Amino acid sequence: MDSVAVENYLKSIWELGPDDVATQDLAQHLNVAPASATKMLQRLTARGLVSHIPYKGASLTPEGQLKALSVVRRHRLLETFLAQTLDLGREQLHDEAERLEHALSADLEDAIATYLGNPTRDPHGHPIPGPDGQLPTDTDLLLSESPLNQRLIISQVPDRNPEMLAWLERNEIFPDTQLELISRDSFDGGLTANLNGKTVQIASSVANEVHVSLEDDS
Amino acid sequence: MDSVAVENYLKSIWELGPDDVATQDLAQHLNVAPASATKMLQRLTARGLVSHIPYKGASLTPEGQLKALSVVRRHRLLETFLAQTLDLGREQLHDEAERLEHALSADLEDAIATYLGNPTRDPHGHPIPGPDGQLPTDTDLLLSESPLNQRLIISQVPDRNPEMLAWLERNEIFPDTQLELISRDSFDGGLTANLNGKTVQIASSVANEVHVSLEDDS
DNA sequence: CTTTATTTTTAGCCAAGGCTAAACTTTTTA
DNA sequence: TAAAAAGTTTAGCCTTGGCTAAAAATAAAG
Repeated sequence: MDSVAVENYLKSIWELGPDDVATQDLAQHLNVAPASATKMLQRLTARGLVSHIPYKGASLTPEGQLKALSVVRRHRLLETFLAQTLDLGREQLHDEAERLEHALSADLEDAIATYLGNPTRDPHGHPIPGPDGQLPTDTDLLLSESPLNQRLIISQVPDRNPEMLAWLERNEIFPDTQLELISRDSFDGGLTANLNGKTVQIASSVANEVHVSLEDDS
Repeated sequence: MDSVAVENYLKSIWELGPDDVATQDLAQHLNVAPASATKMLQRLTARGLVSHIPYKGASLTPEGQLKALSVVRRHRLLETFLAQTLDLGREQLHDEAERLEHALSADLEDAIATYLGNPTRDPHGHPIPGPDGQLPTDTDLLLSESPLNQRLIISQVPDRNPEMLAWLERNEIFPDTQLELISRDSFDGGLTANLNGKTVQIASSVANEVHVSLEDDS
């Protein structure tokens, strides 16, 4: 069994990838000192889960990626399960799943997946990897790169940014919300959108974290 | 935050208590070497959670007991929650809760308790400590010490013995089952009972793990 | 193209929680 | 009550996963 620390490193490398991940970025993402990250990368490389080229960066081996996706799967299943049974705030879901994901047995993972009907998206709209690490091909666009004057459907919102999530919540922007872009500020990338009749200003920092689809892929 | 190891030591001491717990018993219960247990008992004593008298045994301080009961509460709430939502086998519940109990935040604990309507018993019939460690006064009797020829109601079955649990399950002995003792073997303590019209032989090893109540305390 | 700044790694330290082997108590037995 | 057995603790070692400070490599700036 992999330790909590190992699982978190693998997950972080996956989240920051798929390009080579810089030691500093990884360390920051995990709230550890860069030297700690270096040491762990060496251990993970020795175990064949990571390929780390000194001074260049680190990436997951196929085996490492499988394990990372397993953690992501557990995380997203848990978010979905908790959301469905307990209705907690969207922001809380992430933190709780973050802790529980490391304590979920394969059996319980299966039981939860079955109970939920093998969902392919979590409450934030993020795709849930299959039991063997398959990720559905994702045709979503970033809101910041979406065309104007066209019906868009929110497909994914971030899950690790409480402030942004709260703002989105306040403006009723979550998966399945419909909207249409009206204009894009060519200077800072800010967007003006029409959302249920209301006009909303969306900062580019937000638009870079929100995904949309053109079609209703239910 | 206490580590998983610390929480497990405290819980084990509570389960083996309230008398002084022998180092060896504790070590065996936790599957560690006796020397490891000694070292941990010293650490816990230094932290004020345990009072350990060398060569005599260890017991929980009030603070340690509070923490132990908090773990027990989380464990039993989780068993109840999982039983209610996922219907897993009774035997599986224990193992899953054993892992998850250490990853449950206070918030999620509250949410689960509220969702379940603040239950006072888990699916095995074990009392669930309150948020401040209160345990309901328990008037249950051991089946091995119960009177003959009287209507008894199963109140508690063990949760950490898969074989015994399977046997009980097969004979339809679980919380709320009614039965009546017909005779007790004076030599080995074995019991003959009447259960839904059927006659069952109950070994004393089993009768020592099963609790019953005389009245229906619903 | 050299100097400075940034990033990364190495070296050495620490605490937690395991282990085994040896020493020491306590209990049991002869 | 002395010797043997059983239980407990101490001593010393190991791995994991952190840390800081110093050294080394890479990137940026002059």
